[in-house]
Amino acid sequence: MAKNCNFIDKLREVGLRPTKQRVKMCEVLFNREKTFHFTINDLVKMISEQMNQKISLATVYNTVHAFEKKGYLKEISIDSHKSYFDTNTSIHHHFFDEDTHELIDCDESDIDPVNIKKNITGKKINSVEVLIKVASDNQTQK
Amino acid sequence: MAKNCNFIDKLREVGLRPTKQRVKMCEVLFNREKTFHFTINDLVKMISEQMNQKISLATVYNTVHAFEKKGYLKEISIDSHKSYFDTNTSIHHHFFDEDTHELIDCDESDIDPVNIKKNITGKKINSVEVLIKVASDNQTQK
DNA sequence: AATATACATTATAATAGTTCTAAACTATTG
DNA sequence: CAATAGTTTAGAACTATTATAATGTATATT
Ligand SMILES: [Mn+2]
Ligand SMILES: [Mn+2]
Ligand SMILES: [Zn+2]
Ligand SMILES: [Zn+2]
Repeated sequence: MAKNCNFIDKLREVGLRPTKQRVKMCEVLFNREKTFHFTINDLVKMISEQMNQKISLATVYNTVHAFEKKGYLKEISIDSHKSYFDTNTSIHHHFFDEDTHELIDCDESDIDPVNIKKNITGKKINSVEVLIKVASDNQTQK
Repeated sequence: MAKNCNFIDKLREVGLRPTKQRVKMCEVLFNREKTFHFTINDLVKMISEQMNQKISLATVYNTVHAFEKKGYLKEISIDSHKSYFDTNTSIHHHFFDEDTHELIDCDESDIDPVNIKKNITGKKINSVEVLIKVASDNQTQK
C-alpha cells in the first residue's frame, strides 16, 4: 500500500484533494504495468468492484475530466457512439479492432513518421495521429 | 432541375424510393462542386431552408443512415461529443481545426503514404487514416 | 483538537443526441 | 385504380452526459 502515498502526493501536486474516491481511481487507472484504454462504464465497474461499494457516476465523470484537464488522461475519439479514455497521454497511434471494438496502442517503432507536405496558413500543427482499422481476415479463400 | 432525375435514378439503383425528402436531401448533399462535412443538425437546417418547410428529424437520421449503409456517406469520428458525416466516402485524411471545429480534407498529395511496420496477427488492415489537429498560431513572440 | 472554510461526493433532475413507435401518407405494382 | 410495401412524421423513449443542491470530507485556522 506504499503506492497510495504516491497517489496522494501526485494528487496534491496538481491541486486535487486526495479523497478516497480519487485515490482509488488512481490505483485503478495508474497502478499497473501498461497504459490502457477504457470507457466511463468500464471504469465505474472496476472501481465499484475494488471498493466493494458503489461510486457515484457523477464523481467518475467529474474526476475523469479533472484528470483529463490536468493531463493525466486523454480522450480518444474513435467511435462517435462511445467515449474512450487513455492513460497514455502522449501523442500516439492506434489500431482499432472493428470486431471487438478494442483499441491497441501503436509503438513509435511500428510506424514511420508521417510526412505532411501541406499546411494551413495561420495554423500550427498540434498533433498528428494515425488510426488503423483492422478486422479479422476470414477470407474463406477456395 | 435536370439533376433531380439523376438523383431519382441513383436512389432507384440502390433500392431506395425516390421520395421528395430523399431527392431534396440528395440535392443538398450531392449537388455541389466539392464534398463536404456536416452534422445532422446542419443538414436538418439546410434541408428545411431549401424546402421552405420542416423535415422530420427522424427522416433525416433514417435517411442519413440509409445513405451511409449504401456507401453514399461516411461517418467521421473526430469529436466524441458530435457526429460528423462526410460526402467524401473514400479513405482519406483530415485536418481538424480545434478553434473552429472545422474538418478539412487532406488531398492525397498532401501527405506521404503511411508506412506501417507492424501487423496484428489474424487481422487485416481495412483503413489507415491520419488526423492532423491544428490551431491558430498566436505565439505572441517578442 | 475544535472550528471554519473550501472543496468533493452523492442522488437525483435536467439536457441533448439519437432511436423507436405507430399512425398517416406515398410510391410502386398489378 | 386498388392493393401493397415502404416512408414520413410527431412524439415518446432511451442513453450518455452534465447540472443541481444537499450532505460529507479534507484542510487551514484557531
Ligand atoms: Mn470531454
Ligand atoms: Mn451511425
Ligand atoms: Zn492509446
Ligand atoms: Zn472528409
